[in-house]
Amino acid sequence: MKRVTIGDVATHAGVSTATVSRVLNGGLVAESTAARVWESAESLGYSPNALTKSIFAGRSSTIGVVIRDLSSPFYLDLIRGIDEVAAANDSPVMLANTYRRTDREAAQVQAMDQQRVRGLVITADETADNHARRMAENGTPCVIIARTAPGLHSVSLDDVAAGRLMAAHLGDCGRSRVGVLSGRHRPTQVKRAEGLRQGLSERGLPQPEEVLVENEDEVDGAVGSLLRRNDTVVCTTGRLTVSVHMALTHRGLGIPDDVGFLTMDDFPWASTLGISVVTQPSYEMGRRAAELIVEEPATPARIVFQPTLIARGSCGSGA
Amino acid sequence: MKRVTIGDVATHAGVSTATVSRVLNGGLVAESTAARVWESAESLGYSPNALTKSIFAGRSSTIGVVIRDLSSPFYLDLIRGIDEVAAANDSPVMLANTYRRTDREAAQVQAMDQQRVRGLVITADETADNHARRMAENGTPCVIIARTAPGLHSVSLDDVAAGRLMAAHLGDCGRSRVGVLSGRHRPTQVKRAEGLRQGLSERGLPQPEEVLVENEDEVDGAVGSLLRRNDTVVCTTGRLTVSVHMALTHRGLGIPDDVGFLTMDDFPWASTLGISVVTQPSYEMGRRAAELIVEEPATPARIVFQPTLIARGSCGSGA
DNA sequence: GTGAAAGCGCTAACAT
DNA sequence: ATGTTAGCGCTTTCAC
Repeated sequence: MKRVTIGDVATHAGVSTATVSRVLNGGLVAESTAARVWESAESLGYSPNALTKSIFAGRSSTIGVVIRDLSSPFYLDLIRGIDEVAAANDSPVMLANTYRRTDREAAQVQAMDQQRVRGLVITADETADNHARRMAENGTPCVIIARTAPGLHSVSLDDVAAGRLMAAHLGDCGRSRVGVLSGRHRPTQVKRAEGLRQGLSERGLPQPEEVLVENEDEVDGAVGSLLRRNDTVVCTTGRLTVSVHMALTHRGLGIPDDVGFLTMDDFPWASTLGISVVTQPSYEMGRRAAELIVEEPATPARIVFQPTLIARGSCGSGA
Repeated sequence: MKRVTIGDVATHAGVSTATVSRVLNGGLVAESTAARVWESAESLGYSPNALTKSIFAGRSSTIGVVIRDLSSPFYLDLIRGIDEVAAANDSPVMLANTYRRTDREAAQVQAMDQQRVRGLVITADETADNHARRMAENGTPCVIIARTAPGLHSVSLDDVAAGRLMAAHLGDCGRSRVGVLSGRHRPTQVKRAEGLRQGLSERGLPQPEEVLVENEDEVDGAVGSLLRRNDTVVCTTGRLTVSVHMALTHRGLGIPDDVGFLTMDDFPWASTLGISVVTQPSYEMGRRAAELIVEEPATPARIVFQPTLIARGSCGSGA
């Protein structure tokens, strides 16, 4: 039950703890000694204590990731990108899901700080920013996703461009009566809607009708009201794709014949369902975020990625 | 840049480090002293070092979770259950995704061991068992999901019952020519197929035709061959649901009129698509797994959960 | 090439 | 009620 320590290995191999440490970390040791030490470590089942190691370095080698919603494909790919870079740098990744609960976000960021993570990638709203900024001031590189925040690195999407991409596609498909559904108060979605408006107006198309929802319960009603005056529904967040789609099909509407549908972020069932989307290069965004942590640039970086359209016919044919 | 330590706080407050420690951890301290210490801690921006705390306790308070596939809804709900119990016990959760790569599974388990996690929940195949068993012997409670393993706790589904549930539903819907698609070598899926065979034979229905696949590329071909002699396709793993469904619809087959479809594990789009599934109580399973870690029962526990059928019409009407 | 010893930030007896 | 002291497991000078 008592853990095997470096001291036990030292005794077993008949050397000092310093020597064992050197062997384990590749210092200057005689071949024969090293062999003996490895053997002892092996036979005693020694497993180095990463905690004590970190206490020395002042911080651990772990990269922390605080995610608002693990069930979102966007975040899943983002994480994959982070994992990839972390693995290449021998950094374990500590992932925490906050389930979109603001209080948990702040708490998780603090927990990560207390774990003395090497760096932190956060997707959270403004509440956690203060904690993150303090961490950054203490020398822990923090990368915020999908937003910018003073003093923190940021990796985000060109949201206005995403909106314009949507407008362009709608224009190509001859859709002009557009209803937009967005989450309330979310800066990214505000910008996407803004880009959409810009794009539509540049094409001489009427401005879209916009409705904001707080959570999924409100989607069905919101979609219903949009349908009164529009033939196309645009959703500015992948999170609500399922609900919006359901609101449409429940009404017996066919896509794209009865109503056009366009949303954000690709997902596994999209191709089966023939849903067109504007996607973010989430995997690459994750990689870049992790790289910022590894590279520790001196000044806050602001990295912006470009969106892509995947047309699958849910707005009709892009003649 | 230099981190604020308990010593700094002590100096600032004019007390000893012991007193600060007591204040922070709720020992016996005079009101006035405590107030002064809190104030100092606050003004210096002190953040306790969880690493050094753990080194003392011998292990950290973190619960480790190694997941083979974060993109699976089953695992997502499992994690939610774990998170819930962990949060209630003030345990941070360290999540690692292995992307179904066996080498990463073993590596991640070892990494968790080195982080001296309080306990470990694993979904991995046999390769990682040795490491986990060693951890268990060293006093770290390990819970394995969806399998049993000597010396480890286990939380799993009654897979045979799941198969029988499928058989019962197929029987109710009058489906008798059943083709089964399973992942190769996976014990859970073998048992589900076995339950299916039992259930069908008890109902006097013909035995199903079974085909095994290694990965997603093979699904389309496998489904094609099943369709030659069957009017219903059963999938024993939620992981392949998308691929199988696509293989069906790509052929222009209507569900359930041209072909019946039944699969494992519920997912967000299932209700929209009208796909019937047999589900596991994944959230509860996660809770139970985390509870085992918190409670540390002396002998390995073997917890088995029962599956449920959600009929949505993809096998026809359950007359 | 190897060991002795100091110390990382913190906690827990043991004094006072 | 508070300070002193001795470690926890490990790394890292600094001698030998």
